[in-house]
Amino acid sequence: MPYAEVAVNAAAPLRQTFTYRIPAPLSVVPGQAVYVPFGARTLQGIVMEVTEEAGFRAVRDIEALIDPQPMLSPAHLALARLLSDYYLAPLFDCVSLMLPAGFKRRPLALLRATERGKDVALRAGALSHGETKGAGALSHDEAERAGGLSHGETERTGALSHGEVALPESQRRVLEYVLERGEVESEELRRGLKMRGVQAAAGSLLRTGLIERSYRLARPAVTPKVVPHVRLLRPEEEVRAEVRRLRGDASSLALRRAVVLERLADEGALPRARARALGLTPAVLRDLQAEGWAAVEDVTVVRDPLSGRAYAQRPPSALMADQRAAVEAICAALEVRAGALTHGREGGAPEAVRLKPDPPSGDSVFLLHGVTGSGKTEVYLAALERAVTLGKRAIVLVPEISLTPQTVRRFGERFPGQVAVMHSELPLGEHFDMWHEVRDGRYAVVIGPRGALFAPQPDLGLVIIDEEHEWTYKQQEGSPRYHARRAAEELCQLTGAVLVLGSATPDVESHFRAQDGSYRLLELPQRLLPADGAVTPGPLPEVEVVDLRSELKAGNRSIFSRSLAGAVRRALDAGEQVMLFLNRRGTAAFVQCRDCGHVPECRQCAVALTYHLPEAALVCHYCRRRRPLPAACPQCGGGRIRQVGLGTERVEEEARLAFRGARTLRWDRDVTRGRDAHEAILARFLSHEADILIGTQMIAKGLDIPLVTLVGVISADIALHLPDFRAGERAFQLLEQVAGRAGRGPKGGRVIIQTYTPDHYAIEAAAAHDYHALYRREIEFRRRLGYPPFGRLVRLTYAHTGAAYAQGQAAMMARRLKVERDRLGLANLDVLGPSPAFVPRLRGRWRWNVVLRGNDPAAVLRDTALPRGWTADVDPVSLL
DNA sequence: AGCACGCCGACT
DNA sequence: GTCGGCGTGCTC
Repeated sequence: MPYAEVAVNAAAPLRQTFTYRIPAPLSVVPGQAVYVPFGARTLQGIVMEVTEEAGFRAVRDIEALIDPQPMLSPAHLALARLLSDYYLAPLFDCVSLMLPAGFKRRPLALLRATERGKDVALRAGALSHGETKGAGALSHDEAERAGGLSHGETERTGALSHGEVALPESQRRVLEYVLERGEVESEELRRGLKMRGVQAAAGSLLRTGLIERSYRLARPAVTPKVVPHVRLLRPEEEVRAEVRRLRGDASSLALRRAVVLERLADEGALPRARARALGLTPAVLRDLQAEGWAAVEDVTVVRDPLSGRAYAQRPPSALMADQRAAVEAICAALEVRAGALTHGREGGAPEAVRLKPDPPSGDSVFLLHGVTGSGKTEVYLAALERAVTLGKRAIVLVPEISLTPQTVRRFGERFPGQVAVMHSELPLGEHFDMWHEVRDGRYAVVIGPRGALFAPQPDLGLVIIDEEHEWTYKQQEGSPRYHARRAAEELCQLTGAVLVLGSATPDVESHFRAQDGSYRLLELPQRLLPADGAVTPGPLPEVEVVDLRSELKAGNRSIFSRSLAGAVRRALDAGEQVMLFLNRRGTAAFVQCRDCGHVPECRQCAVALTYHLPEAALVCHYCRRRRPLPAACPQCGGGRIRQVGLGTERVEEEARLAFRGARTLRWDRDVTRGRDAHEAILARFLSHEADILIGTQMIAKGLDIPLVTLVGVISADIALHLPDFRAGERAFQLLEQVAGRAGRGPKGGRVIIQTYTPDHYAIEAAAAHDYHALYRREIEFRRRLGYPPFGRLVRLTYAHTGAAYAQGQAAMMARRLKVERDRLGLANLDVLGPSPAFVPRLRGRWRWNVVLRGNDPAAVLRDTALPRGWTADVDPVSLL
């Protein structure tokens, strides 16, 4: 007797599967989407596994298949399980990552009046407005069962008639509303009747049998797009002859027929709308159909985000020695992997058996550390080419698709017509269609942000993660809170694909793995610059660090130091372009001494203290330690400890004042609303419509603008002192990336970093372009405090409307976890907190964090469901 | 999520 | 007493 283990779309935090019997007529395989009964409702589910035994007694039957074709491959099913376990996330959420957009359908509850309900309403005169007598009257007996012996003035509107008691006003209104509409969705009832206790009133009516409830799933949010086409039914020869015959005819009707038929002979089929534009009137069409020339039929069309964007093929450029070595290493791994799989196939091994090739992962995960401008993309392209030659397909992840149009373009140019773009911000229809096209093997390469990792790409041979250190690869809200790098490691392990992680400033954790042998390190230490149509090695831009403390002392109150202002003027005079970079968190909440640059930090957690306004106190939000804002700087005794912060508008304003005549362009969230806004701004700057580009992190990513010879960092301090243990690493990455924007053309380039803390190790490392110096500092600090990669973190957050209750629950959780830890004898587990979240109150709910730190901090949580109100973030990218 | 159930405080 | 608000447990 076959059973199915099903991941159910119950919108509940369920990490387990539910067992259903597979009824005889159904043929069910893993990966299929099914309808299953769940409580009173029917829900969608994905079959994770088919078994012969049920571990549960009262199993129910699968109701039906949603689609005969499986939605998920065995590798994706396995990946979903892994993600659910690792990230403590609901199984269906993990499965959802791999489904086409709009697959999920919300269950709806529909309310309808029963015969008795109608009868009662009629007797009560519920439908006749203005009727005062006996509104909602029903027999004493009925009222009793309805719990309708009402209390309170408002509920007693119905006058009593003989032996009858009023139906409470709230119930009367609900009954009336339902009756008027015949059938009402409970959400609509809530919106339509804006009163308290709708739910309760409906509940009472249900219990007394005056209304009844049924369930249905909401309509699918997307369906395939079908367009009526006119299609030829007769052979082309015959049609062409007819066209010639018609052309001899002088009548306009015949001519119109000829035009349409000729076009049909050329193309076989035409969208009806286009045929109409060519002169196919309904009358002519009717005739053509009647005479058997053509028929109208629905054709499913593909909605493609790249349609209308033709990329001209561009040949590969010659590779330098470092690049060639990297390509060769990756290609060797590709060939080993492809060979292993081919071998497996010869044996006729089924899909499931091919799942775990299980080689040492170190052989097939590469960390490509290449300085900015070292030609990482050419390495990716060459590796992709080889993968394609081997009959494999690939997935390329980029940090944020709209910020990396130049990267997408380069892939499109090398593989014209073979690149699919997939991301969650696509219109639903486009995502849906691309999902199906990709599943059918239409594209060699899928490119997109983190979610594109789960594209149903068959024969996956290569996954590339560009700028692997970027935080956007970690899903930070919603569920599951996965990191695409971690998920990609698992996916590649499961499918036998090769993984390439590329960055100019690798994540400290990734570099650590390359050191300990889990990854293979490939280095491109040379920057390549274009010269006479070829590329030659060139220098990294020279970096100057400006000490803002001395600017202030010299009486310069402008946001531009004398050095930066001079450099901007020189660049503008030479007809070159400038980029000014500003950190996004314009309202960062730390304080800094304007005289010596000192930033108060928590001694225990090594993070900047956060300034809290109401009580004007400095708080460490890791450990909750707080102290008053010092009046004098603890380091230099100066009296000017100030909050830090500055916005892009302000910088633009100042730039216009300081550099009269310069054309400025702002690039931030405010000016990039709407589709293609990013590309539009980029195009304007590229064509030199502006001299100075002012922006936030957005301008740090992957832009290649040859005329830019100067990059100015207005203030590096905000990045340095975010209250997070990764702040130093993060600041270095940002500075290096921003610096990489300068001097990508033949004229070379220069970077000026303004800061109050010029001797911070991250600044010094960035100024020297010395990744290894940064790495050594970071790794030592993390080893000392047990932060990743030496320990792992889980952040638990509790949210509740009651401030005290929330704090109490968080404290209780921390206590319970400590007890549990001691009971299990887990020596290596720190329970930190509870501490208030960085945003202590969000959407009316107070939030508290408990942080776990250790070898496997998720272990204490893995076997039990988190209590309601708690969310877990495994490997949080920041503890904010 | 949705639903039933059970516990406490407010009203009759 | 009874209602309802809210916390809790369950859904194959």
